[in-house]
Amino acid sequence: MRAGSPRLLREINDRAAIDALLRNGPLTRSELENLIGLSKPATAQLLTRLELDDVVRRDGLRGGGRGPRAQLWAVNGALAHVAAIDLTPDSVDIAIADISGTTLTEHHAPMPRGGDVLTAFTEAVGKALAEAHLNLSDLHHVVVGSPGAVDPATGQLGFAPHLPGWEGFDLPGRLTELLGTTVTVENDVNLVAVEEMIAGRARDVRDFVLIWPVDATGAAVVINRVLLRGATGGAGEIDWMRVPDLAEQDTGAGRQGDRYGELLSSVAVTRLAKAHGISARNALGAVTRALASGAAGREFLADLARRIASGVAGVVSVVDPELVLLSGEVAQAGGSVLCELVASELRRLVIPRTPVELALVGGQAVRAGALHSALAVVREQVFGLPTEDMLPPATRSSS
Amino acid sequence: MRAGSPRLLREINDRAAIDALLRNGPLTRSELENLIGLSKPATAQLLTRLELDDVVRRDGLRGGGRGPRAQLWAVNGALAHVAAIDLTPDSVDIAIADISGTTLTEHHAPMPRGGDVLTAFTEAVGKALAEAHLNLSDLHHVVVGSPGAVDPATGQLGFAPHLPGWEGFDLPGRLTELLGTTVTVENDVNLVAVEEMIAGRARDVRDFVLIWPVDATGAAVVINRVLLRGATGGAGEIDWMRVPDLAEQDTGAGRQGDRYGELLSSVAVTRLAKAHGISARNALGAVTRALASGAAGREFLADLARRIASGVAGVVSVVDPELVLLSGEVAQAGGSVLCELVASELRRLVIPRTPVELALVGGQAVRAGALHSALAVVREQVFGLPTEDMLPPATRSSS
DNA sequence: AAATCGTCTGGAAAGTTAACAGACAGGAGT
DNA sequence: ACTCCTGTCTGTTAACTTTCCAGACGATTT
Repeated sequence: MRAGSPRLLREINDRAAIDALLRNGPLTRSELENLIGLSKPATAQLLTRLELDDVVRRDGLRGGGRGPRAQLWAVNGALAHVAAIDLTPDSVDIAIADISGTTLTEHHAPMPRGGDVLTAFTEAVGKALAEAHLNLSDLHHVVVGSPGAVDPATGQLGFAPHLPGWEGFDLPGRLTELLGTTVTVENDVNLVAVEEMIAGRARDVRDFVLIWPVDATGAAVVINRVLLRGATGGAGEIDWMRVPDLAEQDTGAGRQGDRYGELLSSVAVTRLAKAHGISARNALGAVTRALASGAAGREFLADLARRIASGVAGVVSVVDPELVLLSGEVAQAGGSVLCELVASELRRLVIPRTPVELALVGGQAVRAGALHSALAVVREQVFGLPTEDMLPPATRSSS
Repeated sequence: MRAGSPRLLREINDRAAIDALLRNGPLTRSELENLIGLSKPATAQLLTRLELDDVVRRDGLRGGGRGPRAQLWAVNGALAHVAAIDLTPDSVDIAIADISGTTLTEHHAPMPRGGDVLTAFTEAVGKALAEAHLNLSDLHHVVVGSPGAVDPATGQLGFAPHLPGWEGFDLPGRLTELLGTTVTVENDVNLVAVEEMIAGRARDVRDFVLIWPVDATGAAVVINRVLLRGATGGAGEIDWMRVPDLAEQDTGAGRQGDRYGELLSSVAVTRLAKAHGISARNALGAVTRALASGAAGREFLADLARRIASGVAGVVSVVDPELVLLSGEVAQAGGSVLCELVASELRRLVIPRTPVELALVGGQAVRAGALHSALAVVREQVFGLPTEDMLPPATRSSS
């Protein structure tokens, strides 16, 4: 802990003002006064100083009340730009935004299966930038949301079997080289959790866990409103956790249990459905069909809930969160029925009465989370704002 | 985020100075200057002001070098006092310290089995205070380390079967009434983790997990150097986690697995030892004997390590810590042999190569951890120091 | 003689309170 | 209906307070 001279006060107050402007949109000077607690002359001087530095700009006038129209002030978005990218096996979904958070362009592009994905990726970014009339050099940070996890030690993407062509090298490093800006790669489930924290069910929750069951089973762990990544980027990778099969229908798991992700793979879930007399092509179909059928469907869902709950129980025993969110295609399909079943099974397994809810955000949750993450990075770089929330892992240089 | 006037600077600088004095013992003014970065006159004025407020006091002179002897300054310990108490089924171990951290008294007293424990507790605290020539009113905060966990909603002690007489009421609330000071009750394993973080193996580790296997199986989870307690105080209560029995010797666990604490209960471990041809009265004996015997002992220890590792794997899958520490009587008895076995079994279960080490602190780790926790509380109360580390759970009022 | 301690003086940086000129809406008076 | 006054709000300027800094100076010890 270090002391400071009056200069420190400037920094603190500037940051407070920028923070308030970013959070609450354009403000008049007197509104800003109330938010940050400075006096009228100090706030006015602060604004003119920041305007000279191109940090804030005038943004219209506000009339309506008595007295003269008040000048509105906003953060100058053109100071820096970011890209947020949702990377899936088949496509990239890109958003370009400025530092104030307004999205300038959205761009969607298919990715070649097995082809030169890196080139396709770079070209897609280039197109998106062109649409926004920007160059690569205007980009200050890029966050890519993808399945799997990047090992902070090597930069290699792991846990991502569906993304061939992206594995085996220092991914953030290579992308940083290609784009000429710092690039971080973040697990997609983690980004969904970030978005739930900002605009979803977890807005007022300090500690929660977001579970993405079935298929690429994973979890995001948020503690103190900070994403937990873990020493090797593997926090929440419960896919590999060995759990007992708690389903009543025995589909052949041994005494030594099974990988959680194995029990919840699409194949295993389909097999479980079949044992209950429900045949479907994949897990999503099984769940949808089960909801439509009667008692047998109900029994299958209960068994599925038991399997899901076994892993959730492990997470709850370790972190005892305020809330468990279920997300992902299958969980959404299962709806509140499946959610309730998981909740009641969970109550049989652990002592805390942790509520289980369905995640809220849909659509482009990954990209939205990546955008907020990228904004957090540039806002820390440019303004020194301590946005510890949702920061992506330490930016790797391509050394 | 709010802005501040020059007055804020005072606060920041005062706190920085107090923090530096607390951490680095008595300092001369020029040493303090270098630590906090203030100029000579400002530091001198700061010290005389704090001296007038009785916050710091002169503490001897430092000679030896050239020039006049420099005045040494220290935080005035008499400002506030704390008690740290290690509560076990049979006894209480009390330490009284002042806010500067110097221990004034240590007091040990037996607790009546089944008798009026609260009265015995209060009397023991009174005696300890008398030895330090203090009254109850001099005590600003008390931290009690005990088995089990306090539910933050009700204040009731749970998970603590060995502590009859302490359950069924708002424990911190009652103790607060009895002592007339705020009292917090903290899980003992958590306090050991705090101590490992300050003086043990976890000094430079941000995220780690301390596992206390066998008997009252529990874990402490530290994330970002902050103890994780969980929404209901149940974080780390892996005793209740359902895991498959990974031991090669089948002692009868079903397909649906077992409670982790059940697999590692003294009885179960003794039974496992017997299956390997090692007979002993309890788990501790089994482990000690196994270390002395040959191949069979080795096999038993490997099976025990498999059981231990199954739970550790769950924790590692969820939080992916930098380090796993093994603590507790049995783990200590198992020594590096058991530790190595757990480490290698763990590597077969999870992807991260998390190192497993034996915990370092012994002796009065719980009390020491409680002391640091209590100091953190009063230092925040009195000086406003933001010691987010190791703070005990929100202090409950007895309303 | 050299270095160091403690104190003193003048000044720079940041913010606060108070006062004032101008702008605008709304109501009172004609 | 029109004018004019009043109250409120904006933005600026001036005087003062708080806090810290740089440098100088005498005193003290090796």
